[in-house]
Amino acid sequence: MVDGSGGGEGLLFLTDEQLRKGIEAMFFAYRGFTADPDRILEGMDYGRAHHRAIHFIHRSPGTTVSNLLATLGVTKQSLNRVLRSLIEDGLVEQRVGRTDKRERNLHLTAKGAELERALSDAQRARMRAAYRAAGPAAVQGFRTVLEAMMDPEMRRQYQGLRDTNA
Amino acid sequence: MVDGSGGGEGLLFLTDEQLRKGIEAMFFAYRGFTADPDRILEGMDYGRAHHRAIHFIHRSPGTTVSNLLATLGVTKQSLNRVLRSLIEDGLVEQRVGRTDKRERNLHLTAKGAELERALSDAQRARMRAAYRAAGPAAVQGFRTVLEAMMDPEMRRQYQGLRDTNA
DNA sequence: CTTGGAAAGTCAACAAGGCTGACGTAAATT
DNA sequence: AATTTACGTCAGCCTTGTTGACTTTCCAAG
Repeated sequence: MVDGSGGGEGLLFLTDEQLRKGIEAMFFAYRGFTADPDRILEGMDYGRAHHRAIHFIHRSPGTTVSNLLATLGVTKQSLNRVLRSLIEDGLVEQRVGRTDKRERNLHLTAKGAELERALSDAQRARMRAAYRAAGPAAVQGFRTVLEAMMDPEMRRQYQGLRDTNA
Repeated sequence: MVDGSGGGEGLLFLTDEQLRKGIEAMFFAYRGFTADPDRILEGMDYGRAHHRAIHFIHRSPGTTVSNLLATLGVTKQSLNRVLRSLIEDGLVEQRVGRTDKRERNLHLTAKGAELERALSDAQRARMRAAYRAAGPAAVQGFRTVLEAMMDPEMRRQYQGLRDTNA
């Protein structure tokens, strides 16, 4: 008994060693996860922050700046720097809110959608390969554990798309 | 058939929508994954880079600077900045290699081990909660998918601890 | 024994992308 | 009319990554 949990046989997957493996798996896998988009972005004037903004605007067209702020978990100033360049370069369009004119509804332009597609194609290709190699049962478990690992607020962001006020 | 794969019934988990969910799960879960250690580090003079160094020195006591460089995937200059502060503050100790005197074997001091424990306790607690909530089968799948997602070189880092030349 | 290369350390300069604090404006709400 | 909300922006700071250049120490091969 290396593990101090003292639990029954079914708890062997909760040993410190198993947990350490899980932690390192997250670390190394996240590197792979971001590698392909990063490769596309490098050279262009953009980085991972731009990718994230583009991703979530694509996911929730018409979302507001506040919504995006909550989803990304960064400050207004930080997001603004990124958003400004995307708007200047004609990848993102902002439209004055129709019900609340203080809001800015964000949309990808054709050009923005094109970059989004390139980025997500690359990222999905890796994801698809991993899913295919692991099989449907593993994928189910993968999603279950990741969801359990999120902060409750993030879990809500993940589950519901309640910011589609396009 | 929303999915264009045209495959059999067993491939429904490979739809773009499923893949998008997986991508966002990674994004949100990684935030949770780093949140607790980040909270401990903030206020101290250290950041996530210090955490990573401490983690891998703990995992492979006596590892060399080159090994650490390969594991972390950063430049020598970047690691050195981090390592220097950890050594100055007495968290990490470097011993001249006994077989190859050019090498520096890295070890945590008692003080370093103490911080390591605080950080990994926090991170493991979240991991343990997620594992427990998801169950052993899900954990198995989680690890399988993450491993499939890594770059081959990182997978080797993950699987073998071949740098324990303490 | 000399010499080439490897391991490590360091200086300088720069960039991305976080952060705080302070302020301004327009529009909604009270 | 006053307050609050949504957004934008200026200025400055920090961490952590990058390149490039150079040094010291040491191993190993000629």
